[in-house]
Amino acid sequence: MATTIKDIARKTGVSHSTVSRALHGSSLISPETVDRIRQAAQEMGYQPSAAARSLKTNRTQVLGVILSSIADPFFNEILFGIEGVAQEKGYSLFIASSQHDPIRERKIVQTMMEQRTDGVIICSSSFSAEQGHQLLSYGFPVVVLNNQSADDSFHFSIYHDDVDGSQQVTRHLITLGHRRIAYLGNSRSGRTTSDRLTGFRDTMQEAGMAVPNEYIFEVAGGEAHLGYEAMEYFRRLEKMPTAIFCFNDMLAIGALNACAQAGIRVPEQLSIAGFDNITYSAFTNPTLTTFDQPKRVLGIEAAQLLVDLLGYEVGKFPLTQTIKILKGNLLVRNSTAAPVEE
Amino acid sequence: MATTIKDIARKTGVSHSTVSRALHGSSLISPETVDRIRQAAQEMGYQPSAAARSLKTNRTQVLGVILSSIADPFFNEILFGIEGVAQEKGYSLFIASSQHDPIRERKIVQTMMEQRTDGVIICSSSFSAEQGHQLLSYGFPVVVLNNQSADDSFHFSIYHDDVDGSQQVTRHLITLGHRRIAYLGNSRSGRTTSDRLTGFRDTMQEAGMAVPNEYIFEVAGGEAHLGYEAMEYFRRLEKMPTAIFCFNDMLAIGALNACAQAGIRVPEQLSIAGFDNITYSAFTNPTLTTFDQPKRVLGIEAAQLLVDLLGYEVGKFPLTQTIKILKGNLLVRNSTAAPVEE
DNA sequence: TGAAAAATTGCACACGTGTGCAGGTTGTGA
DNA sequence: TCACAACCTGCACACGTGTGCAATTTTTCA
Repeated sequence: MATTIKDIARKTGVSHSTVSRALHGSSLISPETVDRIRQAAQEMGYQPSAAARSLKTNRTQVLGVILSSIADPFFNEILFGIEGVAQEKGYSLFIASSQHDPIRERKIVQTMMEQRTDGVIICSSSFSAEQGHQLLSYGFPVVVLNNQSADDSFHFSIYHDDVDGSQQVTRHLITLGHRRIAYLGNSRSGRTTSDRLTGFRDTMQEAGMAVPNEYIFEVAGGEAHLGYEAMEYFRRLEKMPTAIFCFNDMLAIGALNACAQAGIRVPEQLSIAGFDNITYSAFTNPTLTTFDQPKRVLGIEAAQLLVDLLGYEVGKFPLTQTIKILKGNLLVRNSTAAPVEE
Repeated sequence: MATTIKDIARKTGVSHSTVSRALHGSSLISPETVDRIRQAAQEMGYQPSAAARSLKTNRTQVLGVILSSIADPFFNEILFGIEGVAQEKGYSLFIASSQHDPIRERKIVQTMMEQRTDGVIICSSSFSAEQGHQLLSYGFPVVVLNNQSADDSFHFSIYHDDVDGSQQVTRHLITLGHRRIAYLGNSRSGRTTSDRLTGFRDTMQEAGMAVPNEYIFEVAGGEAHLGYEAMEYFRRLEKMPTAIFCFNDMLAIGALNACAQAGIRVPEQLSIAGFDNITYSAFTNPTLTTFDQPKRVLGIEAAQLLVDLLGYEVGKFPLTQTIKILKGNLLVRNSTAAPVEE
């Protein structure tokens, strides 16, 4: 058994209350006693029990983080940002991934509730609104990162401005001289893909360029092999686009692979742009033009917002909705170039 | 405040002990009472307090996981394996990453101790033995995954057989007909890099092939840019190798990039092999020959071993050291081929 | 019908920590 | 020397849950 304040009390000949106060630096206890107790605690290797403390204080100093996938590099960078802030502010992380599985989601929410996490950050692209509301109704401060549902019942959100990013990418392609630009979307992603599509469509319209229906293609996910397969679709069109704007980098990477295999030269014959700027995108061949979504900053802002909320009295959050929208930067690399003259 | 068993007791007109027993399905309580209480608990949205329970039971049902980097895809796949087992066995995860920072390591160990984690899995390549021993001395069951120190004071370990993997890669290159094979190592990684070097050296020797000193090159890390820079070194040698065996995939990817830029055709002019089989290695151009370290299985085995240990009485683990060594598979892709005749 | 056995429930304490309040000790000034 | 203040410390209870044991009620059997 681990040593407790009672053990220390016995050894130093005081009551456990005195020990508790001494270790907290209460001004009620004389400096000498404090020293004596502190030293004894040190010697005995005392470590306070988080369980006992939180039972009393009603605070756990733990933040729950819900991800859709723990193996996804995109979420890991966000996690990195969250962890930094948490560490700094004295919070630990309770992490669980839903793997898009409703049963796991249920379990996760239950675990968070049982653990009495001080707050929860949801970064799961597919986390059901129902489970989220469950948390809200139990009084958990919840911050949602890149919320995918149209639902605005979550008062505290951090977003990346996907419309803006998409506009920048599209403008880049237009500026290069492209007129036949296609969009490869991910039907599994809710708001994100529609925002990116909106940005694309609006910019094209502003530029007075038509987007034929067959240039909008959606696949059911964001993995590389889907991007690969999508290329087969685009190649079969009677008029192939000269540029493809992909929902995310993994799709773009798959498309790049398909091009390499089919002998389509990128960017000479076809320009390809991704989105998100995952680590790999800097090492593709050619290196991938993409949009740098500030993943780490998103994590930092979400954690910061949650920690701020925890500063308020329990249940007395400010009523005002706080929604922060972050912008990223276009990253022009080597997979996009001016189209060749026909 | 969340509802407690006392609230339920008040509502159903029984004592809190009865509620506690009813919710645990104790045979002492009559079926009707159990039903009544269960229903009330349901209605009131009761969620037991993990803190209070673990205070009493001395079990938290939480496993601590220590990683060196939370943003590293390699560790994330391991984590994926760990999470699966944990979920299944009713454990949650407390995750912290040391970021190779001794101060953070200290904090992490302290947090694990305060949280009274039931056990700890260390997957940090650089986690100091000192901190690990700290955990051991507090009686924590500790399972170390791919332990980097020569230290054998950790009784429970899961290893990947790096020597075997390295031998397989080397044999593959030799079988292809290569005679001038170089090894690109990572000096920051302890046992792993030396094991891989050993496997390489032994196999070369068996095949009766000399390895000149300048063909063993080490860089201080495993990031892509270091692989890129290492290529400059190899290119400057008066006799360039015909194949390079890289410590890990990211170094190999960097090397591939350097080749693409320098106009060195892979695999025609130079074969490159990686190690680990991270997701991205399937999408490089050319696709990377590598060794598939069973990361997920490593995680699964580590978690399984730890959970098994927890089945024993507190402090009464089997004295026998348990070390499990897992083997992976060679993955031949397109970055390796027979060398051209000179 | 009565007594013993079985079934059901409550009392009281424990886990480790925090804290209001009362009690005790020391020092100060007249 | 006494009264009072300032300073320390301990008592006792609380947080939410689990459990041995005693108490109470119901059932069983002769």
